[in-house]
Amino acid sequence: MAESTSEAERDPGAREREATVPVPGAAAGGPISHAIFRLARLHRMFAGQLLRRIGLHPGQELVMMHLWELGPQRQIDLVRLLDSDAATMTRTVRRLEQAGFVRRRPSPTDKRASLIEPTAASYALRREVERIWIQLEDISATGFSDDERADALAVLERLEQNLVRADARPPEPDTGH
Amino acid sequence: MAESTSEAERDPGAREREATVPVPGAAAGGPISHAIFRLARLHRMFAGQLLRRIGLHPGQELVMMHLWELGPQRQIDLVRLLDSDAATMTRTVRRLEQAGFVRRRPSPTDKRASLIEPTAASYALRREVERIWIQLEDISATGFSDDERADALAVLERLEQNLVRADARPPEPDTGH
DNA sequence: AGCTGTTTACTGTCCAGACAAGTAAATTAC
DNA sequence: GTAATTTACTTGTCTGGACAGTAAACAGCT
Repeated sequence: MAESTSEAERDPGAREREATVPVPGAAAGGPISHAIFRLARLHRMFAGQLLRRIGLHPGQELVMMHLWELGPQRQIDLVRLLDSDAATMTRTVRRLEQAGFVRRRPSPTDKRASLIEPTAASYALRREVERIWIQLEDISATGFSDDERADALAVLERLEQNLVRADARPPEPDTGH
Repeated sequence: MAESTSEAERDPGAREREATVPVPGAAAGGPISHAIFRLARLHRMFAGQLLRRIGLHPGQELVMMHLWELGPQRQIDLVRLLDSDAATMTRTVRRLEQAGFVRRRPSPTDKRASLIEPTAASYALRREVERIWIQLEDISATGFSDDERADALAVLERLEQNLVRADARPPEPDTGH
């Protein structure tokens, strides 16, 4: 069943390597899931390349955008806004703080919490970040009409909602066995 | 311009927190990009929850699926198949090796390379992994007709292709200014 | 009051993924 | 046959992300 074992070395690199999916069918698994996986990695990498020029990493720009938009927030608020994780937010905020983009101020009403606020220096980045997101959007949706953009967004959100719902629902005790 | 500065502490937690997008418009950035970001994280988390029961982490199952499907491969082949990164593949393969799911065998024709092959033990996972991917696919595309699945896939691949093309193209010396 | 349970934040420990830099083998150029 | 280049792989370092566990402050309750 593994008769193609030695093929990999007999013919290194002379394969077709068309675009991204040289595999006919079986190893592709769920095609939609696989597409989500690849799209996400590409998208993230692309965002990373754009963001690194201004000293941010993917994910950090979302925190900053919410802070610029909404003003000082507790970490837990940012976590909920971004659907993120408390541990991740602790480290992200610390790195943003070390980079000089946010400042922590103890909450006057809750000794557990601190308020995260953007620094004056950070506002110099705001236009750049917004420009990058517009660029990302334009590149992602190159060649899409307005209708197709709306359609794409609807598809993405529908997929997301399916996962949100399934996530809320516990892993289903047993399929019946 | 930051008149809503003190609002966050005056009213902690009493905000609406509807579903995932409480933000009206501005902080949402590119809606499609943002949707990709959230969908990807959710999808990954979901896959992680399913995979952890069988001792795999997201990403590893893709390596295994290709190995099961195609037989022994060099790392560079896996990198290209998955559109991945050589450094990441080195570590992923090492972890899979430590977990007992793959084995390395020096390539008989190239002293730089080794061939990665699935162990007999790994085949016990194959059905489970395939079941998980079917489950992931079903959950993601719950309520989608066949046409809608095809449409969703087309949208995802079109977005991906746009990013692939833009990535190949250098960052464009200057926008003209 | 005191006790209990929740909320907020943090740390440690995993993992993938990206980038940079380096090594050794193979290939190509001369 | 030697030098330069390319290829395959590795390691170091940084990041986000997820899970588990901790400590402190808070809130509700008897």
